[in-house]
Amino acid sequence: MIAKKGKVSIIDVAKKAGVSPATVSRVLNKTAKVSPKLTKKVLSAVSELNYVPDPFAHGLKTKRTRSIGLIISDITNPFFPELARGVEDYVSSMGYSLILCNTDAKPESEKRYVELLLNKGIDGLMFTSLRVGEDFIRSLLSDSVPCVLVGRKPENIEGLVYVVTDNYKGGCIAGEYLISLGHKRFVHVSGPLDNSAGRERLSGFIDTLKKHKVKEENIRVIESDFTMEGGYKSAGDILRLKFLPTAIFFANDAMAIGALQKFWEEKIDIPETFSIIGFDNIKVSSLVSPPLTTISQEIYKIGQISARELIKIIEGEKGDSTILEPKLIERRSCKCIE
Amino acid sequence: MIAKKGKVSIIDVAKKAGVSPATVSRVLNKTAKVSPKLTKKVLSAVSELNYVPDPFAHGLKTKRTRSIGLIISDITNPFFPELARGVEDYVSSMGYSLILCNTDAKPESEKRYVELLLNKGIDGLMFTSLRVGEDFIRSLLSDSVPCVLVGRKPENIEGLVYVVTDNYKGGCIAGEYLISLGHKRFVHVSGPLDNSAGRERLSGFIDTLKKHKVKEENIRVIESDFTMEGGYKSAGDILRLKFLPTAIFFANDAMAIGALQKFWEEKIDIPETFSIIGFDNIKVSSLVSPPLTTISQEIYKIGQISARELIKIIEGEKGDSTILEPKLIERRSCKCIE
DNA sequence: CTGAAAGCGCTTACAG
DNA sequence: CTGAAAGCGCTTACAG
Repeated sequence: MIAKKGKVSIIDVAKKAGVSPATVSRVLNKTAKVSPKLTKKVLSAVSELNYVPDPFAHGLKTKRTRSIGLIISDITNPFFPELARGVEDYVSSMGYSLILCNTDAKPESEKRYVELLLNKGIDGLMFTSLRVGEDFIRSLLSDSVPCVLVGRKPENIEGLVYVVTDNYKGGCIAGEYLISLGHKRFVHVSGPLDNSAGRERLSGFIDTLKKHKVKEENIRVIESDFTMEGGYKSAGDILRLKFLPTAIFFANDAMAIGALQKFWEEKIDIPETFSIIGFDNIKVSSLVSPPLTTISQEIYKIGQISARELIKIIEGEKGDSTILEPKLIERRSCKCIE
Repeated sequence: MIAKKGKVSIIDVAKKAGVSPATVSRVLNKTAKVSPKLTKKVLSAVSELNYVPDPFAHGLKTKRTRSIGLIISDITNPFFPELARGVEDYVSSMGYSLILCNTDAKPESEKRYVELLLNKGIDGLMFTSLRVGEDFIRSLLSDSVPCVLVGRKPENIEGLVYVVTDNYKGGCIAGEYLISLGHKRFVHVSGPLDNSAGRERLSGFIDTLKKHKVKEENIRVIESDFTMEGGYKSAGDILRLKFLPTAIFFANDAMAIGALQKFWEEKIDIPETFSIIGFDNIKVSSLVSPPLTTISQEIYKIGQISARELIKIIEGEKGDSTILEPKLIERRSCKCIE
């Protein structure tokens, strides 16, 4: 039932069916018309012998592996499992496999992975960060390696397909919401600012506050790194600030959740002391307490769309970029302070 | 810099170095002694031409892909990212790649994946569930497909290497701990009982309670499924019970966390109303509130060891099974009710 | 230690 | 529509 051992080859099938190997290949790959009579013979020989084409021999001619690589920083960051699941569900439905690569957002590690994958044969690559640098991506693109960028916009790379949420708008929504609740003093714990997602959430938020005449002195920005540990640490930093905010916007849920832990340890009541809002709407956000108010991205869907576009590109079509809408999810980590 | 296009082959390298392709192959694969002189020539030709061996041609001869498949139910269940990370870190350090497969624990889906992977060429397989059935695994083993079972013991499969925590002992520890806190009435929310991990945690727990003379009527078992959703639902079931426990042992943290949410929604104080203990010590357990007391498994390490053993088997050595010790992690979801 | 040659198992012009 | 044959890019007995 399983291949791997006593290998039956295309020649065995051809003999059994009384045709040439070429004919077997043609019916299996539907790469040319074959008469119904021979088709039937071939098919029954295939199933009798339980023939499975050798992937290497096939690849040697076609140069295709039906595998794609997903490059992420860390599957342990709760944003990525949902993304990976979206990707995997789609690619597997198309007969592709997903190779998972954790780079911890280190440039060398990212580069090493990409080269490893390319050398083993991969049909396409999905990036969630661009630590390798833009030149590297450009060279991939010009070697026509199918690529898709997930969760952020490429800055300066012609022709790189991407799938994102409108991060700027998400920042605006967070700002509008906190303002509507009557808040006057704000902290933003941002993502890494070398990353467009981090930058856009920041500027959407700040622009909105300024639009509402919040003064500079009532806004603080702390740069962090999108991890739970980073969020935990930033909560400590906030408590050491002389400036006391009434509301904190974390650029993602993972950081907000890390901060929630710190506040809990310090016996600081949320939302009584600080209103907190996150970004992403990862699964656990509804499970922490208080349940986290957040700006949601459709993470699973982003994964699926990215996968769909990547496979389109692999199969020779043109990929399209897409921008999804963020949405406010009100839970209980913010309060009205009128 | 990137391969894929204008392909330079082993023949180009051979010409440039003034040797035969065989010699190039030998220095690259260290498969026979080559004189230092030629070795040097070959190496410099390789790097000048930036030669990368074709993975398909290589595989056609060697039948190896340096990829392994990890079969899990759902990467979105927070147990699996930590496991996957452990596996991936190890395999990538050995030059292997990890193919991720989410089966939702459905037998057909599991089977489909295994066959897909085998057909594309995979060097080894890691299972976290055995929904495909034992016969299937046995046939893999007899076709000498390297396999490792992770997180549970095989029931009846000769020669299947496994890596687990001592689940029975973990159940005992949970029981002893709750007893030591003075509890008298218990609910156990178990994992699926067709799974040895679920069964062993259950029996360790129950055996311990009985050893301490807890009467049957003071113990209830609710079978669930190791998911957060399942835990949430079971919390509802508990609240509808006429029987009121003082302590609840969840067979994993994901379920405990789902239950915590339900209790929070129902305004039931933990640990005041119920003491709660989980199993696994997944990352978020320390982040929920109250922080979850649990029996820890070294998930990341399990992943690493499994990967190590699998690669040993792939490379022709004998793999060893290992059993790790569970450990009590006291946090704040249990209280003493003396 | 080194090379010429066969062969891994397919696919695909080329002919008919 | 079908087959004989070349070729994909390596590896590995076989000889020397």
